[in-house]
Amino acid sequence: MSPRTPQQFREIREEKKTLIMDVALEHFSNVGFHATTINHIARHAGISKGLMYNYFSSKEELLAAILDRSLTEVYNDLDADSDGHLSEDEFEHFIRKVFRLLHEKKQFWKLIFRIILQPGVFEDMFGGGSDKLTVSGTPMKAFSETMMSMLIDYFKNRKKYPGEDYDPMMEMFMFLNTIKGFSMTYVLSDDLYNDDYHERILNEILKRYK
Amino acid sequence: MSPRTPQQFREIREEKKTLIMDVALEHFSNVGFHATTINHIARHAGISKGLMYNYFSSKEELLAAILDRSLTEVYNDLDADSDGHLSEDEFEHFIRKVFRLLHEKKQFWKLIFRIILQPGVFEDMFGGGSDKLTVSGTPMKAFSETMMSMLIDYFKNRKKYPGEDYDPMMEMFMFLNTIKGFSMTYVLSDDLYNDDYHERILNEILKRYK
Amino acid sequence: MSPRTPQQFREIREEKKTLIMDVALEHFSNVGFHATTINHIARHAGISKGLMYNYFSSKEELLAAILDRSLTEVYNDLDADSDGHLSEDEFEHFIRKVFRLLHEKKQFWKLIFRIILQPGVFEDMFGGGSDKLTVSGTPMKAFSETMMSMLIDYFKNRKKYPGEDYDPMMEMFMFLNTIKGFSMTYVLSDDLYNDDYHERILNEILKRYK
Amino acid sequence: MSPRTPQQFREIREEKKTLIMDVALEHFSNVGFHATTINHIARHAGISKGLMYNYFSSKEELLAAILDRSLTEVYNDLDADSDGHLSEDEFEHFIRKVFRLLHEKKQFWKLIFRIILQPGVFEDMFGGGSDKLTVSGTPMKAFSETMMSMLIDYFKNRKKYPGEDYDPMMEMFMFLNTIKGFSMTYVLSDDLYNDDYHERILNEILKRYK
DNA sequence: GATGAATGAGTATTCATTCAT
DNA sequence: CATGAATGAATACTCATTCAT
Repeated sequence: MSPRTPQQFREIREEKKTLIMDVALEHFSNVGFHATTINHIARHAGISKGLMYNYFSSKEELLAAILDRSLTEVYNDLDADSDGHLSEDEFEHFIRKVFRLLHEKKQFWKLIFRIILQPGVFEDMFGGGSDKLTVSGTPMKAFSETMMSMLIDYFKNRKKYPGEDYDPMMEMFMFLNTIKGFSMTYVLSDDLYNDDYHERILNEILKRYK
Repeated sequence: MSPRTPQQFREIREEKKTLIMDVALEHFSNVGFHATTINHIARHAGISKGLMYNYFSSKEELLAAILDRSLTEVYNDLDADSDGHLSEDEFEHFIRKVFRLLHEKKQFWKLIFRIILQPGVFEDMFGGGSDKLTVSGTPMKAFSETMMSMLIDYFKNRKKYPGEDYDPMMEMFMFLNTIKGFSMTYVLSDDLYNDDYHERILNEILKRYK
Repeated sequence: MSPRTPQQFREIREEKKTLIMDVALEHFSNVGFHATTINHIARHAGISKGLMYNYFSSKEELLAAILDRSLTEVYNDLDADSDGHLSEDEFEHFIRKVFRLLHEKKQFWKLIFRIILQPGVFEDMFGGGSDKLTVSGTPMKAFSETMMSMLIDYFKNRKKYPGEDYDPMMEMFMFLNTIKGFSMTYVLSDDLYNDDYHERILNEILKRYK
Repeated sequence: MSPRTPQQFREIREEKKTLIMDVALEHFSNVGFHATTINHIARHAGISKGLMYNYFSSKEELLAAILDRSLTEVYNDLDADSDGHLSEDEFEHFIRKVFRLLHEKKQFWKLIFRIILQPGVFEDMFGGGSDKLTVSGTPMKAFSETMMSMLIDYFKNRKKYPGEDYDPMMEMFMFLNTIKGFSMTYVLSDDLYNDDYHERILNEILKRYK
């Protein structure tokens, strides 16, 4: 009965936004960005279409918000001690995290892969150096470069495989693409891999790149 | 005055079909399947919308035709001696072919990756074990399995890295996903990699998996 | 400023639905189902094409809605005391009703005849025993059979024309087809018959079948 | 090998025209005028689309030709002695003919009913006093009026039912509409009536109107 | 006479977005 | 804050008809 405080309003707003984003992520991942209609999202979120636009100014902005939120979660989870340097333990930790997140947030990763490969969505939105794809505000690109630097640095200092023509940058490149290839295979396979297999692959990657 | 012969008609049809498929592949790859309109295709092919439907009964059938044609080209190109066995030389040959095709048919590979990841296109068309995705009649799946068998066989018999817990199947899996990850990176990067870099990566993969 | 109540929304919906159905009936009757375009209906109803689809999911559903509504009106009008039995007075009443409805809802009857005879509309929609053609939920067929039973019953018990080979079912059949033939003639004639002639025919039928 | 004579050419033309009309009647009757495509007709007649237009200048002209041909057959069949007068025997003969034709040319009658009731076909083509609907060149209307005159004349002179308020014109009207109603019922019913029932109805009509 | 490639105007339907209430 | 009616531009697809050969 008593009027809501500004604080309460803010909380309600946040809850609604979260609800909408959750529903939208679910649909975007499974049905695709284009095939998901605002009507569907609104209906499944139990709100009106108009209200959706009260929170997000467009369908694309909604997508951007989802990506930002999810990438932030990932980033926060990955950036363990934020000292910019990876010890061997941290590297293993990093890989384990990737595998865990792949499993736990399969939905989100599916979306990411789809968005990245879907022109007219990713490129129109995030291409051309527009830096709309952010991680808590930081452009994705910067995060990406930081990660690559850390990995090059790691591979420079690790002891294993110090062959003559050993190239840390190439090692990083192979490592990332192996991860990328596996991630895609994993994310797109519907229950193809059981947990045991997932674990074995993780160990194989550790064996090769740790 | 004299009417065209059936042969002439057949030639006209073939030429126009090829033209349409070329234009469509270009657009599907760059703009995406959904974002590509029949109007666009027709306009760029210099024909009317109606004519498109004289050759392909729907937009999806057009896509299927393009995929079949392209996969046939790829398959014919990859299936060197068709003895089902890979020697070390053949393995190198195989990898070199993959890299060459990646370069020569970048457009097509871009399309393939995008289609695979775009729900409501690949899945609706080719999902559910419908085996509509064929290579000159042979279902894609069969080709895929043959390739995997050959690779497992190869890794079983090769001499390098015969570590204690060496698992040919895992080796095959790592190899394929590395290729997959790299392919994706390569195909989606607009001129990121020059020919020299492409070559260096090829050699790196040879070094690790040959 | 205050939002519309659900009640208001419902009223708006009902009004618009009625408007669209009225306009569509008019056009379907005069121009035919196929020849009537959604554009025409929308333009004449003063609304946008899109709105039509907000109320009816397809052109065919619009037709079904019109038929259901109209048949319900007719049925409610015809089913006088619903005791399933026709006295002589009721029989006369029945015929008079048919003639009156023919006159008052000429538009609708024209549509009915046209739909029934137009393959690919009636048959696709209502054929195959799908019972989509309903009168307030009751399948048309049931109503039709009830009516025929009542008429046979009536002709069994009436006193006139009790010739030797008198067959109530045949009498019913002759009666219905006479009505049918006349209805078709009446409905398709643009102002051919004035009210006086209409009345004379009614009396003639009464003379023969009452 | 020898060049065809003009006579042979004419015969070939006639045969092709007949073939096309037969195929078209079949499709128009079963699928409807709008739903029947020129492509269908051409393919089923084993000719090209272009050739169709060599014989008939439009789809509507093809329909007009079919109707003219069929009505001529009916007319020739009905007009027994062409003295413009019906004796009792001739009247019975007439009714029997109607019933026989209904049975033998059910396909055609189905088309006729559908065409008559399908606006945008009949009306656009034949409405507005354009008299495009002909019987061997004679406008349909004239034939129709002749028939009605003959019937009125017949009912004037017949002996049965000479009640006080006997009106030959009304009798004719009742007779024609009974025939019309029954024809519609018969033509639209798929095998509802067996030959025996058909015969019984014929006798009933004779009993009432002869 | 005969062919079928080519056209283009027309059709139903979808959906992100706006806005009065 | 909240609603859902209303819009309109866009899209895939159809088909009678033309015409070069």
